[in-house]
Amino acid sequence: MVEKAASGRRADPKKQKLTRIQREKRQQILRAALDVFAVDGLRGATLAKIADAAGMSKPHVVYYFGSKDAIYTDLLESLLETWLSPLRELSEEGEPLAEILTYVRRKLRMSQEMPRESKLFATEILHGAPRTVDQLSGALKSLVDEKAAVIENWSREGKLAHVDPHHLIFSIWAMTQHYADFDVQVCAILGEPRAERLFDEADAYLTDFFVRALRPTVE
Amino acid sequence: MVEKAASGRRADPKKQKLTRIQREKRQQILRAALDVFAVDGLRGATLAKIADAAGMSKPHVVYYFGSKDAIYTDLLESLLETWLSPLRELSEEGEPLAEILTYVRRKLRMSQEMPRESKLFATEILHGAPRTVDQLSGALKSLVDEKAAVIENWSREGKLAHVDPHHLIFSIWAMTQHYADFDVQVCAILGEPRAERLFDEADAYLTDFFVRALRPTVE
DNA sequence: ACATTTTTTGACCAATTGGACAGAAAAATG
DNA sequence: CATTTTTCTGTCCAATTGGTCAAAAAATGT
Repeated sequence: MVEKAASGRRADPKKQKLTRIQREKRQQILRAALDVFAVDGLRGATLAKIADAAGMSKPHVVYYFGSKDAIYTDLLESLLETWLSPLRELSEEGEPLAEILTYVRRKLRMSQEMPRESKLFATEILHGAPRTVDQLSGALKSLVDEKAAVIENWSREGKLAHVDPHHLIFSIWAMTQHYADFDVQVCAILGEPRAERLFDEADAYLTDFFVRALRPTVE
Repeated sequence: MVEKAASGRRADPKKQKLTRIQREKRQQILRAALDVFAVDGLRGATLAKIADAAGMSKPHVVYYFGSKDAIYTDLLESLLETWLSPLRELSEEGEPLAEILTYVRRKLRMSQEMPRESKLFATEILHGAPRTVDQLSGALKSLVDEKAAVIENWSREGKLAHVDPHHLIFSIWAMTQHYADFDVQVCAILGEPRAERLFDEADAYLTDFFVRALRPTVE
């Protein structure tokens, strides 16, 4: 009687084996879920809303993901990679200041083009990152440490002002993501006309700002 | 039959008239609620949790505030004032760079000492600030515009580097609040030993950083 | 001491919601 | 076609939870 966790009862992956239709549906759900989660948060979002946004029934969503939490987690995991890619591209080979400015600009663009993702991530961290802590102190820390070392070298060689590289990276994250995460506030303060050029203004400002802060002091 | 909104049925204020015990109880609830909201968010927090944290029964907190939402709103409103006070103290009279550095430091301290408040506020804005938009584009905008004008003047007089004052203020907010709001991430990356000195490091870094970025360029 | 108002709670309720289930529809398989 | 597997949905359920209510307990006023 206790027919159990049969393989047929759910379209869960575990391993790669996903048919085309499965991949599509999952994608469809994730897209819809991102919309909902970004606005309402994990707790505020409901399966019904997600199902509705994805244009399918509630049990259908459960069929593909098993639970609301699973969708959220999935979304978050696939996000982290994208989120870090700009930093990954920071290259030791390039011209120091230019490399950093490029990084800033890439990060800003990402905020501009993926505000929902940014908010999702921010909310998660803000609430203690229960499902992400491991990755933060694992993969993320490694990457940051590595790039921090590069920046540190540049500083030492006098190609860049002396700044704590870790905190520099925090600054870049803080300032760029601020425009996506707190857009409501920023727009409220800048007012209508300026709010439209928001990201152009931000770009100009940040470039200028970081140049000033990082250009090595002439001796 | 329709006996209604009798005055005796709730300890709501409307106007100042609050007895000592009422003020105390409300305060007690607000303190507990801040703990809960900061961790779980509005949606995730439950009346039961709040009541429990405040050491009283659920109907009791409803008696004093009427609804969960009311507590949240109250908390948020009383917060905004505190939150802006550092900016308010930025004085046209003082020495420009020093004034700004003081502001940065005050803001950072606030993040350090009131991380729950910071997170509460951040979460609210992040989710569209439904109950705060008016204040943002009203009182907040006015204050920011006023101080931005002061900074603008300093720049024009050559006492400060040329930067967009609004964006400068955003930077300060972003960087200082980052340490409170995303502390989990920051600590995960810095690792144990450094995480303890977090705010000292941040202070040193930010001071240095803003000096570099804002010191007027010698001609 | 008594009446009245305020404070406090246990018991209860209705709405929401995550998700289980059984079975229909559709696809794949033989 | 028959059968088996996968996809999909209507229906239902149990748990959670915001909030009500009636009445007890304190406090306050006279």
